[in-house]
Amino acid sequence: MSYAEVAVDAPAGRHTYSYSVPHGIDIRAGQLVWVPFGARTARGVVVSVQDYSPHDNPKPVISVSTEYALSPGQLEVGSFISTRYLSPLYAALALFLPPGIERTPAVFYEPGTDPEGADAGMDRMQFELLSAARQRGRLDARTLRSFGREARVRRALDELVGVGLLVRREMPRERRVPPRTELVATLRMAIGESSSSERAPRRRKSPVQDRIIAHLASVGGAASASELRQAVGATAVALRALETRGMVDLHERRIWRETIAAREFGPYPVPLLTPAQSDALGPLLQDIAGGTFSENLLFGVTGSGKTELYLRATQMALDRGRQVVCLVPEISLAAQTVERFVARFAGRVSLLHSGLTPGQQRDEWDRVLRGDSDVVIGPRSALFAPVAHLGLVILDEEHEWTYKQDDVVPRYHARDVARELARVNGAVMVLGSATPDVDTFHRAETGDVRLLELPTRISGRACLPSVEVVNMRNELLHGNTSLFSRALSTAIGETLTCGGQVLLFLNRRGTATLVQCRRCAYVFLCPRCSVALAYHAGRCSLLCHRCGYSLRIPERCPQCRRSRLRYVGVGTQRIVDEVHMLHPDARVIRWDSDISAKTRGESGLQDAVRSGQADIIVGTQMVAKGHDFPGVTLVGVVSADVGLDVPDYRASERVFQLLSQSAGRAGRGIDPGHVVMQTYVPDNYVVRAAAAHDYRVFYDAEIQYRRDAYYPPYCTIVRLLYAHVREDQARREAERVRRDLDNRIASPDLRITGPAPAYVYRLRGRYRWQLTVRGLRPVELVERLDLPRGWIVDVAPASVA
DNA sequence: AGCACGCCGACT
DNA sequence: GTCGGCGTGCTC
Repeated sequence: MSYAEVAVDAPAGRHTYSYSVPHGIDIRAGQLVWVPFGARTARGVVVSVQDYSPHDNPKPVISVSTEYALSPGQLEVGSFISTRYLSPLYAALALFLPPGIERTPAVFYEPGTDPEGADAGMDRMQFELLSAARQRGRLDARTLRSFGREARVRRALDELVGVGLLVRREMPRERRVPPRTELVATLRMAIGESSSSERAPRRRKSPVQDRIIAHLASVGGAASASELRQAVGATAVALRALETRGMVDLHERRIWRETIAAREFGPYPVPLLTPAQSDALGPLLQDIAGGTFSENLLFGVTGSGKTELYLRATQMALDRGRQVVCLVPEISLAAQTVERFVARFAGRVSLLHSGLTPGQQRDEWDRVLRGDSDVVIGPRSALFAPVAHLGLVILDEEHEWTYKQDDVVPRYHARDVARELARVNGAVMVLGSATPDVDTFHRAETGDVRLLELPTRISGRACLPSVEVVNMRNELLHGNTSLFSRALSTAIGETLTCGGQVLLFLNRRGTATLVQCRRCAYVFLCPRCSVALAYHAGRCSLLCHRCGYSLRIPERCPQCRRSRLRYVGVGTQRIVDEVHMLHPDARVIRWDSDISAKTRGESGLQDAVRSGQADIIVGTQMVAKGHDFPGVTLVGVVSADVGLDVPDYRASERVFQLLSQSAGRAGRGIDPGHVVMQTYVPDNYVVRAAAAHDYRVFYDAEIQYRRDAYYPPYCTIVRLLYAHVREDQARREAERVRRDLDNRIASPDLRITGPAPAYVYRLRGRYRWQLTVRGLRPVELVERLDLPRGWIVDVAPASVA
């Protein structure tokens, strides 16, 4: 007898469950199984197989899925994720499972033994359910949906099952989307033979069949059913008849749903490398060729040629028969990177992301699994593509916060997972950024990461834009209460006169950040999340940027009943309005997530900007990332200090990245461009470093602060967040855990803060209190805690605000 | 996740 | 006195 240790799809628990393996079933570690779990059938991943069980009386495995199994390396990385991020083991391993795989068995109900008198006291719904079950033989999920509200149907079913009138059954199932196939007909006998065949039984004339044979003969012997239908009017009946007569063979052939790899881009000629690029590439190629794990930071400003190095490194990995995964922060902002990969490695690139249809996802994933494509591009989830032998993993814009998953478990960081994947595969890891994550740069300084620098933009656009920092306090002193400083106004005017485009950048949505009563100072807040509602002039409404709650603007203050409301703060809409007043003839485009959601993606906006249909683009951080606007020669950062006061240790880092990116939008064409940064804190190191295009100035100040204040990279943070609908319950539970932590502290490097109200105190109707644990190994402390439902544990959170 | 067990309010 | 609310704990 052998036994399988199984990571079961249960919400809690990082341990495995033990199951016996029935005779005749062959099970290996990494395979997917269905197992009994409590009263239900659950998915599991076999972690190991042994000839003993640590459990007294294990239940048997129900069945094994043969479709896909995790490799030993994937098991190892999954277990790493579970340990590092304190996530359930199954959730970590499930990252590697095929898209669209079923997590639960199909559930249906069949008529039961019909005991005496059991149908007394049935209500109307139960009566209908029972007759439907008897009539059809079974009730499946689809049928049940037509009976009305899920909860009510469930209750009725449970009762019927309880008295034995229905029996609940579960049917394990595999994947939701089948492969797409087509019927192909192949001519069986040689041409000429068919007409002279006298052995065939006498038959009625069949012109359709004759035409099919003729067509097949003329196209080389094989054609798909749909092609034959179009060409000669072939029908399924005719094809079947030919098959029966032994004239053709019919078989299903898999056809692949349309993918990016089939498209053509370019031409993108392969450029010569600059000396700096060659220097950076050398060690990468060496490690890839040798199959040695190494971690590399490719540090270079936008336009310094990082992508070309990704391509060269990819080429080397492919030459060695290895696969490549290239992560991008967001697929919609990575169009150019994708195009260049597809152009260089035609037919070998797979794009994996949630925007694909389930069918496309399946096909792309299967193509990777079969080895049909060996370059995978996508967001952080692309890490889990089924590549056979990873040789290179790239994180483009490695500082981007989207690489940290923080909404669902496992709350992993793609960089850590990529490192682990690269390590177990002997692969090379390349992190690319103009403004590296402070943690990454620190690792480069200490030698854990190899620093490869591309110090300048490559020729043609060699100069970085000039940056002017404007002190907005002085503007106020000179009586200028406009959103725009005199310097920015002048620059806008001059740029428009010269026919250039202007980008005005604001780190915020909406028209005003909040609406306040002038009389009693009442501020409109979201009733479910304790954040101020933002005013949106276009829809005459107040909108919660967290949960989407919206409210028509009332005429009067709900508190004092007066109608003197004030709009505080600045949003993109207000900038647009003010620009219209200053430059009535200028064509202005507003670009933020409100707009781009409406225009179905951003390509329309991008085309409008690129083709010169806009003079001024007003946008939020979305425009600061990714897009390349050659015509923009002036960038105005309306309020450079927004975000500096957010109570988070990474607030400065984030602002620095945003300012650097916005400045990088200027002068991507021939003109080096000009940037105006408006700020009330011109001496702040973040503003000064961004204005000087000097990452190291920022980094040196920032790392000093991190050391002094005991923040990463000098410690690891674990964020513990508890949410509850009752305010006092939330606080008390947080206090209890605080006491528990205090009692368990065993190491002097540990520091605990809180409980404190979370930055967003109330979210979706729940009050949120949080604790943070900082230390060299805080996880060792936190994993010993007994945390009831409602706690969210985030190891190394992207932010603590 | 589901399901059972167990302890406090509105009914016979 | 009981029915049932959902807090808590377990599932090999």
